[in-house]
Amino acid sequence: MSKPTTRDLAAAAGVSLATVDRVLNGRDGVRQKTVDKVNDAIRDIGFVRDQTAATLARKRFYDFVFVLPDRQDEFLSLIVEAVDEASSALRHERVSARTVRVAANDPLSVVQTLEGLARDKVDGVAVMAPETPQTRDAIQRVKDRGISVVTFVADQPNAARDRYIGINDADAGRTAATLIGRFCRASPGAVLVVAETIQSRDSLDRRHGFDEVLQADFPHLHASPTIETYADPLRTERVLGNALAATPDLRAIYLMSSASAAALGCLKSHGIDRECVVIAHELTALTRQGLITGQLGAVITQDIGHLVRSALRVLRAKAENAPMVESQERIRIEILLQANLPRIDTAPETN
Amino acid sequence: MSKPTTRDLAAAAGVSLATVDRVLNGRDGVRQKTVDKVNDAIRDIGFVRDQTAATLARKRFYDFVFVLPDRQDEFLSLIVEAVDEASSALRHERVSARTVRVAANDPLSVVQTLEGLARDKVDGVAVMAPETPQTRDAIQRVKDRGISVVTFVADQPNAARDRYIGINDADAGRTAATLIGRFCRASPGAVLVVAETIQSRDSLDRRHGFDEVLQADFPHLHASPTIETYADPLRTERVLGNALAATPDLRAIYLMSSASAAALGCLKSHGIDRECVVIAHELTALTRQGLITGQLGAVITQDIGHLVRSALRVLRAKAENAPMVESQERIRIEILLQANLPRIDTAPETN
DNA sequence: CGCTATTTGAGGTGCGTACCTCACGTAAAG
DNA sequence: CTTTACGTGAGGTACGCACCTCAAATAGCG
Repeated sequence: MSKPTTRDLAAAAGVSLATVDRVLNGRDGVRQKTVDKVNDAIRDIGFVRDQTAATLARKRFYDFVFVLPDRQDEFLSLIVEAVDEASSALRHERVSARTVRVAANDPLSVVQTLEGLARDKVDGVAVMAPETPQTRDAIQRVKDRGISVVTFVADQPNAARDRYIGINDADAGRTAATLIGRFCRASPGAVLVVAETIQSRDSLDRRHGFDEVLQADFPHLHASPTIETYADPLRTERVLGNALAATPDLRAIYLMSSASAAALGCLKSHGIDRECVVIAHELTALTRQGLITGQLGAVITQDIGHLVRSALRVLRAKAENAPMVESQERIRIEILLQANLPRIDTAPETN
Repeated sequence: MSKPTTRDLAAAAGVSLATVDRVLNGRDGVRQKTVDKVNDAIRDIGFVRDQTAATLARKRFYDFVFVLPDRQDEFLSLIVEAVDEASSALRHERVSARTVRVAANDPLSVVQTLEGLARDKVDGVAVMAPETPQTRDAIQRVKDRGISVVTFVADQPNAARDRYIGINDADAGRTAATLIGRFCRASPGAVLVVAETIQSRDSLDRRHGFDEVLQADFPHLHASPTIETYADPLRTERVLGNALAATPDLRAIYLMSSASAAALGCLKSHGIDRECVVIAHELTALTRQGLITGQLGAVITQDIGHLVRSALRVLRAKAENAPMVESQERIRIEILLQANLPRIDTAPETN
C-alpha cells in the first residue's frame, strides 16, 4: 500500500481526523496521552505529512524579510539581487522575500525595524547586523511573537535565533592564512591585514583564525596589526598607503572584509609587486576582475545564491514546522582562483 | 487581486478551463491560434502555474534513477548514500530516487539498463557512464520515450541529454595546475600526473586544462605523461613506484581521478617528501584524512549532496515541464584545504 | 451524584490544478 | 448533402491536508 495519509494515521492511532490534525499542527486541547498515541502511530506506520498538500491547504503566502545594513557595497547589492531572484523563483511555491535596509552600526534602527516587522504579518526574518544587547533583545521579542529568525552572514551566537546561515569566520581566516602561507613558501616577510573595522565579530573571528594558522604553520611570515579602512577611500589611502610604504618585506595582503573596494583601489594605485599575494573576501565584479588580471591571488567566498536560498528554506521549514535536510544548509567556504571562477550568467533562459 | 489562477486565465483568454488545461499541459487538439491566445493571456495577467497544486493534482510519484558504474570506490559510495538521503528527504515532495549499478566500461550493460528503465515507468534518469556510440544511441531512445536524461559527473556532450550535472573538467585541471604552480613557486622540478585511466573523457579534459595552465603560467614545472593505475594496487605500486624512483626533482603529484585510494596508499608507503605538493580529487574519508595529516595539500571537489539534489531538481523540472533556477544548478569546483574542510555530520537531528 | 470544563468525534469546505467524460459546434472531405 | 474529424465548452472528481463548526463523550470536582 502506498503512502499513508492522515486518514490512515487516524485509523492507526484509533482517533479521529480532527485529533490527528490537532496533534500534527500543535493545536492545544489534546491530552498528552492522546498526543503520544498519535506520535506512536506516526512512527509505526511511517507517516510523513505531504508538504505539497499541506502548503496548498494552508492558503497562506509566506512573507520573509532580510534585514540588511544600508552600506552601499557590492556584496550587499548582490545579496539584494539574490533575494529578488529567489523571491520571484519561489513565487509559485507561495514564498515571497524582500529586503529592508537599516542604518548600519545603529542598534536602534535594527531594533525598530524588527519591532515593526513583528507587528506586521511577517513570517520570518533573516538578520544581518552586529550583535548588541539591544538587537539580542529585539530578536528575542520577535521570536516571542512566534516569528522565526535566522542570523545571516553575521552571526549573533548569544541571540535566540533559530539558526545561523553563513560561513564559520574563524575557518575563513584559517583558510586565508593557509593560502598565503603556501603561496609564500620561499622567503620570510610581512603580511598586511586589512579590515573595514575590527569592531565586528566576523573581523575578530577571521583575524583569530588567521593568526592561529599563520603562527603555527608559517612562522616565517608575520602579520601586521589590523589596518582599519572604515570603507573610506581617503582614510584607506592614508593608513594603507603608509603601511605599504613602511613595509619593505611585504609578502602578502589579507583583505578581511567583504567591502574591499577602497583597499583594492589603493593597492592598484600603489602598484603592488606581482609576487605579492593578495587575498580578498567575497566574489564581486571587483574581485572577479582582480582574479582575472592577477591582482588577486585568491578570493574566499560563499555562494550568495545558496546563502539566500538556504535562509529561505530554513525560515520556511520553521514556519511550516517541517523537517529540513541539515546537510543541505551547511554553507561552504569556497576558494576561488582564476581557474575555477564560475562563469558569468549569460541571458537567463526563458524556458 | 492576488495570484491569478487557471480560472482567471481562462476568463482572460476568453476560452474555457479545459482549453487552458490543454495548452498548459501541451496536450493536442487545440488550434495554434487558440494556443497563442492563451499564451498571450498568460503574459498579460502574469499567470504562474501553482506548482504546489499542480504536483498535488497529478497524483503521480516521480521515480528517478541514477545509473552508476559498479566500481567499488568511496566516491561512488558517497553518491549512493547521497541519493538515498535525498530520496528519503524528498519523499514528502513526491519524488523517489534510487541507484542502479552497471558494469563499468561495458557499454552493452549501460544500454541494456537504459532500455529496461525506459520500459519501466521511470520518469527520469541520471547517467554516469563513458560516452560511446552505443550509450549515445541508448540515451536518444530513452529520450524518445519522453523520459528526461541528465549526464551525471561524467558528461556526454554529443548525446541527447537534457543537461549535464557536474563540474567542468578542464577547469578542474586548470585549478589543479594553478594550485600546484603557486604552492611550488620556488624551485623548478617535475610533476607526476596520475589517473585511473586516460581513456575517459574527464581524464582527458582535466589533463588538457592542467597542461594548458602549467605550461603558460608555471614553465618552471614540467608534467610527466599520465600514469595509469587502473585502480589496481599492484599495478599502481609498480608504475607509480617506478615513476617516483625515477623522478629525483619531484615537486608535486596530481591525482586526477576520483578513485585515488591505490595511489594514495602507494604514496604513503613510499614516504613522500613533506614539501611535495599532492593534490587529489573528491572529498572522501581518505582524502579528508590526507588533508588532516598533511599528506594532501589540497583536494578539488564537488559537493556530492548538491550534485545529487541538482540532478533531481532538474529531472523533476523537466518531468513537470516547470521552470528552473539556472544559477542554482551550476556545480562549483571547490578547493578544500585543511582549514575549510566541512565538519563531519554528527548525529542527524530528528526534529 | 450531578455539574462544569475539557477533550474528542463527525463532517464539511476549500486550496489550485490535473484529468476525465460528454456534448456541441464547425469545417473539411466524400 | 451527409459523414467525419477536430476544436472547444461545460462540468465534474480527486489529490492530501488545513481549518472550521457543532455536538457528543469524557474527565474532574465538590
